[in-house]
Amino acid sequence: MSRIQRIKGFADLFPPESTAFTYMETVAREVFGAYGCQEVRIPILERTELFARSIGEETDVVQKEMYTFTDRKGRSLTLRPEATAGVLRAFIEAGGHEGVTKLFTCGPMFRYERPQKGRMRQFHQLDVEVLGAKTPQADAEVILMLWTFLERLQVVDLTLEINSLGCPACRPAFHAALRSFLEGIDLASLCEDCQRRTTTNPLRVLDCKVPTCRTATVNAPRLLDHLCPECATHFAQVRAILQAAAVPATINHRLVRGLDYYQRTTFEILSGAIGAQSAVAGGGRYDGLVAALGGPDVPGIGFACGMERLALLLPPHRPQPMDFYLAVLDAAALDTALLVGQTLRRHGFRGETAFEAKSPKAHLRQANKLGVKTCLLLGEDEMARGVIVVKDMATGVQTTVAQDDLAQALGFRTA
RNA sequence: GUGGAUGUAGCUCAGUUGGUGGAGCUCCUGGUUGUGGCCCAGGCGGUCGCGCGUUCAAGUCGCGUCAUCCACCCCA
Repeated sequence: MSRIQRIKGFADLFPPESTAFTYMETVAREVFGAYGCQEVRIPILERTELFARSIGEETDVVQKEMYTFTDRKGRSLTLRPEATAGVLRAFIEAGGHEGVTKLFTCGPMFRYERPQKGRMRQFHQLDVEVLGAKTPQADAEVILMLWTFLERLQVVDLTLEINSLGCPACRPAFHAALRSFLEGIDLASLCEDCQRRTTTNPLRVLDCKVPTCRTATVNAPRLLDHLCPECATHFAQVRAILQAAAVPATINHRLVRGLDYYQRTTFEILSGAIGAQSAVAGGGRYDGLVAALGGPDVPGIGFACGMERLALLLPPHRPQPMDFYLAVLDAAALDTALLVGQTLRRHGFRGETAFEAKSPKAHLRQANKLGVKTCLLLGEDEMARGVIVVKDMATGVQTTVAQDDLAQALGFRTA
């Protein structure tokens, strides 16, 4: 029969990768929980319009990267390409919008792109959204939360870049300044994409990595020079808090990010050690987005962290060996072995019992491979006497104990 | 969507100017009658990604195709 293989860009995770994912989620719950985040679990399928309206019709994500299809009733549905839109939709639907709400979620996201290192079509994000807080302290806390999480995972050599995109009050003026600057330069000095962007989305010209575009725009106006007084103060306060908390943030004037909903503070965490897809986490403030999705006019700020990329940076995690392996030397002992294993696990031991009778040599090789502390041997002799052989794999010392006393005997060994 | 590289045993990879496919690791058995690691011996295991072509002969050359990886792009 022909084999059915997994589809492009979708990964099967086995240990140690799957273990790493569980570990990241555990630490995330601990750290984000310590800041008051509540975990939410939301659908991975939403109405397409949710993403079109939040992420932006003109973005690459919406235009060419979404898994969109019509269901049996002809509705357009989309596998979520990011988490924020769904979390906000859930927040709005749940009601109770007073005060500050801090939400955490994690799970798979889907984007139809060519896979490469650190980029899958199904990938996973850890996501935090803080709704109802507009002060710079909220921005700073969100960034600190993320930074603390990464420190806790012992991930090293990360850089934090921040910028401010301004707000609806001051961004038009910047746009105008940028537009007139772009009109003043030679179009031919820009790449094809940027030539188009000068009219469709001038901001993204700043974000282009093509060297010629970089040199052509060295003297482009800077967002930070065009902030309104409120935005400038807000940004200055965020920076001051980060500095006081000893979090090294560098300003990247070209950090504009690819989702339309961001305003004011934006940030990215980068690593030079994971290939071209260097952004490990990213986020920013999105005041106005909740209202744009039909909810109350509450401000928001959040971030997403890519788990595949983070996993590439995690220090190796060696699995904890089991406590015992129960070797069965005689087929007549298989049932007893299984029940002995059950008893041991009730006493808190971790281990496996053999499903087939084999030679002591074969079993001990297995026990050795598993790296267990203790190998138990059960054969014809032991069955007849109601005992079991306990072998310490490190010392090679063997003792014989009554089956009924086994848990207690092992307790002393592992104490 | 574009470009480059790579597809040979379960895994990592050799395979010379075309001439009946190898190594290491893994796995199994044995080296003690019921005792592991190290070592030794033997064994299991391959449609050489797939198809077409060139040739007396293709893992090796050509074309096509599929898959994977990396990069562009985009972003977490």
